[in-house]
Amino acid sequence: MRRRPKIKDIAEELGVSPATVSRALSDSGLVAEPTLTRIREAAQRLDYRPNVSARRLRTRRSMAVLLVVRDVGNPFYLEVLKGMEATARDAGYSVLMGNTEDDPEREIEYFDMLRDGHADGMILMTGKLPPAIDPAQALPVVVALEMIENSAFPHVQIDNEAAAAEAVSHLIELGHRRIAHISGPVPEIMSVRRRAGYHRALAQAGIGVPPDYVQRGDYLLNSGRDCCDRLMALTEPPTAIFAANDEMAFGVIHQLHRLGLAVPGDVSVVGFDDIYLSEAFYPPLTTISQPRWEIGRQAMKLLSAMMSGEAKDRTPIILPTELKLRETTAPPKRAASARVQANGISGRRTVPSDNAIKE
Amino acid sequence: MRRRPKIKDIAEELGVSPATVSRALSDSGLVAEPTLTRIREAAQRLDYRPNVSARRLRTRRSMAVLLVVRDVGNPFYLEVLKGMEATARDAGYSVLMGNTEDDPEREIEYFDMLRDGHADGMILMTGKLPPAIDPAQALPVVVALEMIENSAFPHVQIDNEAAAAEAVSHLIELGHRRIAHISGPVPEIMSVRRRAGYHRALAQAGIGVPPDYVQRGDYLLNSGRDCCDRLMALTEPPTAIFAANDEMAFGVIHQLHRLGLAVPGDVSVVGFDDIYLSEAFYPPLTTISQPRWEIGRQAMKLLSAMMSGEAKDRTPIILPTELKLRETTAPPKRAASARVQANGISGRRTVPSDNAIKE
DNA sequence: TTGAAAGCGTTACCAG
DNA sequence: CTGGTAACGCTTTCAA
Repeated sequence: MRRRPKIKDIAEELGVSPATVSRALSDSGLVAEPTLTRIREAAQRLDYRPNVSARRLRTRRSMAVLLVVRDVGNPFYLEVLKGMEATARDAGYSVLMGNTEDDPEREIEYFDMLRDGHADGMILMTGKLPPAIDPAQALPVVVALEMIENSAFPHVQIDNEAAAAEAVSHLIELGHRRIAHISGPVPEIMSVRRRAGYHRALAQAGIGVPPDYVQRGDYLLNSGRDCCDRLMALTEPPTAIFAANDEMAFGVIHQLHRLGLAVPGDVSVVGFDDIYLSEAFYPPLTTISQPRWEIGRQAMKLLSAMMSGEAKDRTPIILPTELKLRETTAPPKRAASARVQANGISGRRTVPSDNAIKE
Repeated sequence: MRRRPKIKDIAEELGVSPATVSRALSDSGLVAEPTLTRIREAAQRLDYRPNVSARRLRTRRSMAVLLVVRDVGNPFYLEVLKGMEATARDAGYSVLMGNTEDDPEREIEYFDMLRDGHADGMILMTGKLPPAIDPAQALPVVVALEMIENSAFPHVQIDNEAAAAEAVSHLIELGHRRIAHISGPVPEIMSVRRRAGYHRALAQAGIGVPPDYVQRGDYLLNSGRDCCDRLMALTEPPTAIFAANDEMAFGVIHQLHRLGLAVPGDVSVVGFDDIYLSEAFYPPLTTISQPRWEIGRQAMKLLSAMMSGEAKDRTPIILPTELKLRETTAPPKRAASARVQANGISGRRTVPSDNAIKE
């Protein structure tokens, strides 16, 4: 049982200097041919492996990147992380995972890890910066998926507002006029954007929005369910619901089923994100698909460039989304009013004349 | 803009030795009170942060663990990883992610990373070892979820066979006799175990299994769909299907719907794993639930102990599973009418026959 | 093209 | 309890 060989061992064995061994092993192209091969063979034979800590200390680079998400348990990140991992790997970086649980303290810790040399760069997939962090710092940091306003970090993202508008426009084109929205936890920026897209599409079509038609969720299943309940209890329940993410959309669909309502027969539903298996749901969910793998790849590419000291272009990279037409959307029922009566929660049936009617 | 302070800077500023500073900062309890506070304050004031690479080189520990899965993109791992991450974090370890894509080469790379000091320990969630790896090595490695036979590594897992048997027994108790199985990619060990549980439960009940009743899948959605097709095309199609994982179960349910069959009205379905949102499916999936977070926690605890050089008990840790009774299982059709009556109010266990979806 | 030697920033040993 | 100092294993000037 021998001790792990180091460069010095190879050097002594071959009667060359450690410097030469180091050079030979790092393909610096500075070692002449007879020596080069001998060193390589010796390294192979001795089963030499460089000590990463020593190398890191000397080169002051860790060749690692830190990927920080707000919740590792959320499947939404999977494809993104996968794209990042593959790209990092190709560039020779190993991947450290960070999980903030939406705790600013923990986010600070990850910034500290970056400073401390645990990683050479970081990709942030969290929505905002703790106050303690100066957003203007020129750190090797890329923001993906989310947005951190007024920060100097480059962003890789989608146009949430436009995508949301597209989803809602689809419902409008199908003939829906009573379209509700279940938003994310506004005023979080992404939620605000998606909600803005909802409003924009309706405004452009000249369709009014009763205030109760926008319910605030939290991106989780149960909030979809609860918001759905509130929506369907309205005197004029919507014929279509645009949920700010797929998980809430599932909650909605689930609850509609419980209420004895068919999807999309009675109510159409559109989600956002196109998460794993959303295609496998019954019915398959119509939703906005993000190019997640590509977002991951581009973010990592960008970070790679920054870590190599290349010029970083501040302008955000906006990747295209796609509306996946599946089976939870259909034209509204013509006999809708009859159903509303049958549903009748409150006795009064006033139709708000300034709302919900196309001019 | 100053250079990052190092221990020596603090030492000089205070007129003490670097050794003392190091001791003070690492809570060794070897520094007396006047000095201790002074050093801490100075460190604070100078915003000192230790250089991890130097520390690692010197201590020969990385304080990092490596988590290796076969596919980071699989949501199945999420809770497990989360449990590991939290536990690692509590113990002061950072988390490196490894992704093998079922490539033995890559698995070797991760073993190399371990040897090279990227991490102090590794948790393997892959099913088998590349031939190049000696399974008898006394490495700080824990196997979780999967099984690596004849290896010296401790395991944290569930009893796949017993759990599968429980799932199938449930179907038998409901009155099913024609029970099919969609297995994973046998002869992979986990798939074999689950299949064995299926056979055991049926054998114990004295129920025979036509050879066509066991179809080999690959744990993916589409294979569930395809196997379902083959199963339902048999002259005597099953009245219940036990899929070796949830994803295939979803494929099955989806396909049954397409075939115009109700779940569980016409065919009962049971899955395995209880993945994220499987509760949100419609109908909610009856499945075997693994204590994933706990598996993660225990595996990391075990690894922690091994990394601290504590005695490692070879005996596998077997964690309990739970059969989650949800809404995809019911008595076979013959007895269906009785059930509907008994079920009374909550007769929502059947799928609405709104095949209008398929236009 | 190669070698000698100086660090990289810590920690740990050995004295005092 | 504290200080001096030698590693840890590697890369990278600077000379030859």
